[in-house]
Parts: sequence; C-alpha cells; structure tokens
Amino acid sequence: MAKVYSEKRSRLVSAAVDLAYQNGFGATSLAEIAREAEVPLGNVFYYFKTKDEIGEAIVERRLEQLSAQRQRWAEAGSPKNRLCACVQGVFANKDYLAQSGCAVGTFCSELHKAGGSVAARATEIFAEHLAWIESQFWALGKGSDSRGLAVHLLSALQGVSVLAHAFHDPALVVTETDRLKSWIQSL
Amino acid sequence: MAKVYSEKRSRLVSAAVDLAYQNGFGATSLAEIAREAEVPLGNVFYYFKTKDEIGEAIVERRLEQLSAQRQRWAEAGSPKNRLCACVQGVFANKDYLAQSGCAVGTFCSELHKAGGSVAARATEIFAEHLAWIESQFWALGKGSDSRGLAVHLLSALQGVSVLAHAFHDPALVVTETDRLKSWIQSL
DNA sequence: GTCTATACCGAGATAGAC
DNA sequence: GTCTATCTCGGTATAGAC
Repeated sequence: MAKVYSEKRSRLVSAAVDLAYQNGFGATSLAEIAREAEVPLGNVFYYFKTKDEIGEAIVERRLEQLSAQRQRWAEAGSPKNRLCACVQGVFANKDYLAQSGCAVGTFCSELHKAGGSVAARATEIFAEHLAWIESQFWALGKGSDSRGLAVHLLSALQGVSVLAHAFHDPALVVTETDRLKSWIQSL
Repeated sequence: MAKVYSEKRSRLVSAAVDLAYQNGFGATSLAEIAREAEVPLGNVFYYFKTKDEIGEAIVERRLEQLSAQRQRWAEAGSPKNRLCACVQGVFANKDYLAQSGCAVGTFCSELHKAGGSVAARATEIFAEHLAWIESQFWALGKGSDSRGLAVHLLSALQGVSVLAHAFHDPALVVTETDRLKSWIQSL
C-alpha cells in the first residue's frame, strides 16, 4: 500500500514531521529541514516541487502512524478496552503533549488558518480517527448516540492537549485521561 | 485600569486581533495590519517597537474581552447557571469557531511553538479562565475536585473548538455544548 | 540524480524629511 | 507625531554544472 520512496526523501519527511511539530509548519524553513535531514538545500526540490508538497507528505506520514496505532488498539478484547487503549495512547504521550501539543490538532489548526489545499487533507486524519472511535461506541450498542459520544471523547482528548501544551503540564493529561477511562468503563 | 491609548493604536490592535485570529499571527504581516487599520506601514513602529509587542497587545485585548464576559456571566443567579452561561457563550460563537477555531486556543498553540516571551503571557488568559471556572465548581461544593472538573469542562470546550475548526462544522459545537449543559445541571 | 550558486521576493525594521 | 523611502535579511524557488 504505502509507496516506497528513496532513503533521502524519507529522511526529509521525518525531519519535516519533527520540526513542524516542534516549531510549527510555517515557521519551519526548508533550510532547517534539509540540514536536519543532512540533505543539501537545493536537493529538496528534486523530491518536492513546493513546500506545500512537504506538508502533504507530513499528512501521509501521520495517517500511516495513526493507522498503525489503531491496529494495535484493535487487539484489545472489547470495545471498551479498545477505547481505553486509545486514551492510554494519549496518556503515554503526555510529555510530548505538554511540550508541543497534539501533533494532529496543532497541525490542523495552523493549516486551516494558513489556507491552501493541505488543510482539507489534514482534516482527514481527524475524520478517520473519529470514525474509528464512533465504530467502537457503535459496537458498544450506543446506536445513534455513537457519533456524539465520539465527538465528546475526541474533544476531551484534543482539549486537554491544548491545555497541557499551554501550561506545559503533563499532569493535566494524567487526571483527564483517568477521568475519561472511568467514564468509558461506566458506560 | 485599562490604559488609554491613541485612536490609531487602538485601530492597529483591532486589525491585528482580527487578522491574527483569521490567518495566524506569524502569517500576518505588519503591512497587512497597517493596511487594515488604514495606517501607513512606517507609522506602525511609532506605536510598537517590534512585532512581538503587537502580540502582547493582542493578549491584553483578549484579557479585557474575557474579563468583560466573565462579569456578564457572573450576573447569572447560581454557580450552575454561571457555568452554563459560559458554555452558552461558546455556543453563541459557533460560527466563528467553525471558521477559525478558538481565538485563545489557536493563538496559544501557535505562540508556544514559535517560542518567545509572548507565549507565557498568552497562557495567562487560560489561567484566568480556568481559575474562574474552578471557583464556580468550588461554589457548587465540589471542593478539591473543582480543579479537575474545571480542566474537564475547559478541555471539552477547547477540544470541540479544534474539531469544529478542522471540519468547519458549527453543528459539532451545538451537540457538545448541549451535552455539557446537561452535565453541569446533573452535578 | 545530485549539488552549488544564485535569483527573487516579501518580511521586519530603520532613517530622516516634514 | 506622522509618513515616505529604503535597508537588510532570510525565505522559497530556480538554473545549470557535474
């Protein structure tokens, strides 16, 4: 499925993913990406015609990562446990969240303000994630409430990421994910 | 309390607030702000030594706005009604949220990635807001749980703003604020 | 395919006339 | 205090040698 790209291109994408996450996509220059990936600046344009194309590559990479995570969560026995595994994934990420926020949420927010075609593509990451969460609630027998419950859960996770980022405090993630896990078990 | 500034300075701040909200602070140029405020570009530097100072002015403006809102919410009779008034404020804002996300959340996220001294100041907006929400839960008799409940409520509001922004869908705000108002009344 | 050199533009910021 | 003209730097992107 995932296309095979050259080693250098892969390094460039990895560098772009990291730098855009830490400093923002707009604030990250091609020169920085090239340096981090140990590729000469001019060479970048052999792999990507524009900076926007790098943005798209970042989205693809994130989609792959999330897809892999969902496969792991799916291994949990019950829908409740799968949802808890998802919440646990956020918990495990708490230190990064406190430092740079949610990789998907902050990226989406930035791109949608900047405008351009990558924004819509970035939203697909959320769409896939939301659909997966909804399907778990559905399996739990929540029927037509499933969508609203999925929005509620993903909202809580996104929101606490925003707060943890603003306060640089992983403890907020700890208490909120605890609360959410209890809530899931109580359903 | 609030210092009195010149008419032109005020126009510049208003323009900066709007443009930074719509397009992001980093992506907004001083030339755009000057044009929107109908002030010559060179003149901007009479009022602000650097672009960072404009960022600080944006924060001050937001702090004033939120403070005014809280005074209105405080007029509601009970703590529960005050919290609902706060949630209702988000609801009333749903179309802007769907277009550009939460003004405070997106601004904070961006500034914390960019680094610099304004970021910490921007976090104070959240800190004040969170403290106010916590005080309402305290008045409700929630004691030491108040902090966690405040984080939970503000997280939900921030999170749904992120999702509504990503999907450009105000309906998400409608369903989630409904859910939160019911939750508050059930406490 | 890979890399160097550089074009070109728009950004923030400054100088100084009025 | 106000505005025009301009400087400088760093950004994306390109041209073309190897």
